[in-house]
Amino acid sequence: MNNDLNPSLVTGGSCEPAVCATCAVRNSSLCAALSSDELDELNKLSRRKSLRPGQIYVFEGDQALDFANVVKGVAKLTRGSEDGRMQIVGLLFPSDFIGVSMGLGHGGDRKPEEPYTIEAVSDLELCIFPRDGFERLMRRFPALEHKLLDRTLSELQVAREWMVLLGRKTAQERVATFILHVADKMRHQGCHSGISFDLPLGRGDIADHIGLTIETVSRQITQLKRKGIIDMQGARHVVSCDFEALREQSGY
Amino acid sequence: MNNDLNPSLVTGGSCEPAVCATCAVRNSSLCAALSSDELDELNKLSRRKSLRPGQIYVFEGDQALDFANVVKGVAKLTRGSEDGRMQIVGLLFPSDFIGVSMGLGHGGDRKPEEPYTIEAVSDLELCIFPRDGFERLMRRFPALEHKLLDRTLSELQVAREWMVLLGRKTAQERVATFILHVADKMRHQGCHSGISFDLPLGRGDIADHIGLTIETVSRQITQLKRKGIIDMQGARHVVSCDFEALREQSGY
DNA sequence: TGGGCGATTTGATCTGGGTCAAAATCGGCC
DNA sequence: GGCCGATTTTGACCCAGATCAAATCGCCCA
Repeated sequence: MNNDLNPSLVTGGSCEPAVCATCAVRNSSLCAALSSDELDELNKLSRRKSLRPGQIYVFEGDQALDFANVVKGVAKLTRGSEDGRMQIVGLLFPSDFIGVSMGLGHGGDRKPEEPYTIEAVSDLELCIFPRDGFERLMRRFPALEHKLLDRTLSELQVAREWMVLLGRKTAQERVATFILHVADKMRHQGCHSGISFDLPLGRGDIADHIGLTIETVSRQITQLKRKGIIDMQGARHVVSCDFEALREQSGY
Repeated sequence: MNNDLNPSLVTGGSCEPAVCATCAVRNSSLCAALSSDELDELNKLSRRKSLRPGQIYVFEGDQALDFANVVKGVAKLTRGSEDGRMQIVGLLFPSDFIGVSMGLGHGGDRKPEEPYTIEAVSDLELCIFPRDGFERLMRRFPALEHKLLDRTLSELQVAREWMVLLGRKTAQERVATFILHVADKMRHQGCHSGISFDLPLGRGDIADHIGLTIETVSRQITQLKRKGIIDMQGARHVVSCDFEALREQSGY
């Protein structure tokens, strides 16, 4: 919680690296599993990378890329087909971990293919680690692997919730659920103490995430506004919303 | 691969427990991570349980139950809502691991709730381990946790494939994909060397798995038969199927 | 302040799959 | 072998959400 550490104090000896001491996700990403000394080792492997909205980090079908932490911004994990259909299978927020979609430990053999495309949705900042170096550290620091397991289990949980949404919910329920999810994410990000927040996705991306079309998403949002359940300024900024009512609309 | 171990040889001293030596999933479940000695420890915690088709192992909302390996049969992982809508979020086959849907390590605090119902689809046999005992062993034998991570990553992969199916595929594509998945599972189970296999689910469960209605599933299967892509005896037994054509119908 | 362009909203119409209903088939089981 | 309830198939019709088309909005920049 205390982000006031003086970087100059922590650059020498075996202390916590300066980049990490001021890193927004030091205590929420996988790195939270590491002591300052261990973090120092990991940091030596790492490099930063920035992407602008719309830039693509990996294409599905590419050789497996490096691992990475999301430090800032939002990215989407997508699968597309030739005829233009597209499904967002996950959103990546700060502290999320990237690069294990195709599993671990492909050391010897030819690297497997990335199953999904990863594209920046807003200004994105990644902290990247080479695969083999990171896997080696994971073997040395079991807490790291343990944290990854935790994280993977909760992503599985989220994916299955989304299966329920995509398989059985109505358009109205889907949109309500989506807004609740975003509000929840934003609250956990600590971005807003109040009730107002920005939708990180445009109508098209929302549609691709909840399995509808742009038009249907738009109409459903209009409905929610008419019913007084949400209030917006512009297309992206939610000024207020009645969580209780939203939950009722969301099909649990 | 050699299942001819004589149980009488392995009951004494620190050797592999007899139940395990003849266990169908000794080398494919999480247990594959353990040596005979380690397995012996785990075995001391375990008990077996059998369920008949339709019997329920856990209800969603129940307190977190024990962990378990599926030894034999098939179970479904479902979420239902009051109005009767139902979504199958996963199928459990022999060697699958049960009990981590709500995460690990809730030692001290009140046990969390199971998010899904688990129900036997065929005659089911489970090998059950108490939560705390198993978690303790996992801490002592990191290979066990590593295997669980592997397994969880591939379940996440499956769940995301299903998100694509539920979000963007047509009825025809869904049914074709489902049949391919089952055929694949059956091949990996080594249940059939040939091209013929049983569907483990009735039309209703298929519908709840791929987000359609019974009637639509039935119509689509009829279509596939008319096109000569599959051939069936009765409603459940697939006699032959043209995998190439199925793959084409499946929307990749 | 106005002009241009992409994103969003709104409207009109169409359709894939849902719903409701009935017939056919399948498995047990005596 | 024949009867019964459950499952599956088939048919007729309907509707939520898709598609196609046309405003309208919001934002950047001059």
